[in-house]
Amino acid sequence: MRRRIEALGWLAAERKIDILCLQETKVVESLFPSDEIAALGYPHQAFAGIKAFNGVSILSKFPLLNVEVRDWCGRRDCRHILAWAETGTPLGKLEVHSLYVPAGGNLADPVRNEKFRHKLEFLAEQAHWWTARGAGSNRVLAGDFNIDPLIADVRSRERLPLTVNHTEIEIIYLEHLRRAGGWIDAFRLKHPDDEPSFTCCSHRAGNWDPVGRGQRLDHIWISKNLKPVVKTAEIFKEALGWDLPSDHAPVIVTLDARLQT
DNA sequence: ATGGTCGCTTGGCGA
Repeated sequence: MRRRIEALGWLAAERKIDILCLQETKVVESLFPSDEIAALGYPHQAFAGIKAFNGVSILSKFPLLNVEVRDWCGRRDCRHILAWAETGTPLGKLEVHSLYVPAGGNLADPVRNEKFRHKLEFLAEQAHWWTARGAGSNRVLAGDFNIDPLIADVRSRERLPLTVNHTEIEIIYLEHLRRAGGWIDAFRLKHPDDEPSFTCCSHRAGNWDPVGRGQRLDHIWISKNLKPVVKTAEIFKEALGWDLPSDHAPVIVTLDARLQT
């Protein structure tokens, strides 16, 4: 993320984001660029990182309380951080989670590919945890889930049924997680299921086309009580055209307490 | 169709 501070500033300026959830920050806590990020308007920060890989963060204009870093699959690999954001609005406190699901490697075989096995175990442990936690309100789960749940979330699903991120077993495991937490996909709440929607294109693809290609790997899920207050949900593709872009476009959801009935 | 380019780090891994 240290390579993306400038882009973060443009995003903050153009869209006035209140709470940012980042994944794959690739920076250990002692090197986290707190001062630069505070200068962009995010003095409240929760972050967890290891050297070079993974790493998650929540950046907020609102105070963050009860920051918690959770380990999964017996690994301290910094894929999940949560905190309560005190919004100071009629919405009150939001329980915000930033999640980075393992990518799963190339081969969609949990026996022969340890990375894929880890991905499935991660999703299963998450589902178990959310079930044990029980129903909740004012929850937001945002992250790189590394899965395309719907046909329209990937280009040419029919040509890629055996490819990691699109396989049936991953989608089933993610659906279990979704049900366990009582989550609603905020993006699809505002967009038809068959609308092709992508957040991510590989840097390896050369002259990749962020509009016509890619995958929807990045998601913002909300608890049921927030459903009426979702005002907009979008994939901010403009950011992919900036200098030194991330290979993931920001997903932006706006909540408006005035919509509450 | 099994490459390609990045970022983090300095040889090579993970995406």
